[in-house]
Amino acid sequence: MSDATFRSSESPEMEFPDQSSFNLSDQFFTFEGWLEGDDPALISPKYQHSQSYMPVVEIGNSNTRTVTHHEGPSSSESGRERKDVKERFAFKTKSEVEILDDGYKWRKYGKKMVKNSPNPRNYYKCAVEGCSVKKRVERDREDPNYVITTYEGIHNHQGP
DNA sequence: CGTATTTGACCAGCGC
DNA sequence: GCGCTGGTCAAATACG
Repeated sequence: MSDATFRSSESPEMEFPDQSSFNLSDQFFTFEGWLEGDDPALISPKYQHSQSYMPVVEIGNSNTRTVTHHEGPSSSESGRERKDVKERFAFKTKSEVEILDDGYKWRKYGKKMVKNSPNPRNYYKCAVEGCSVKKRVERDREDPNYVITTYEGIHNHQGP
């Protein structure tokens, strides 16, 4: 996509082609393009080795909080700005299973039905004590074959 | 028996 | 001010 080459502090030479396939934890994924995000390496170290990032779609609803990247410092003059902007990283995966093993232990804490979509939305939280990383898994409204995953926050611990 | 998951209820923010 | 939507909690349950 626009930025096929994402720079990571851990893997500087990590590059993502516009389209590729790979295998991760018995799951098959297909990279389609980038959407947004900060440092993918912070989300899941396991992904660094497999180059398994495939942000594709914007999952934020129009009437919901806008899922955006980091706002520029100069944009603060507009007034409306979240002081606590948590890192969000959303991507869409073509998978039949929603429980994608990314190396971390997740504990489901909620399920909600999304309006204008028959698909439920699952809320997960990192089971590691002291780690407040949350994960949101939801199926694509029009493409049930796709699973939209949104990571929120940064892991306090290094490894899974 | 211990732990993770489930599911409804509860709460808060925003829109109207 | 009320209602809706989204997010979280927590008791009960299922499961190993």
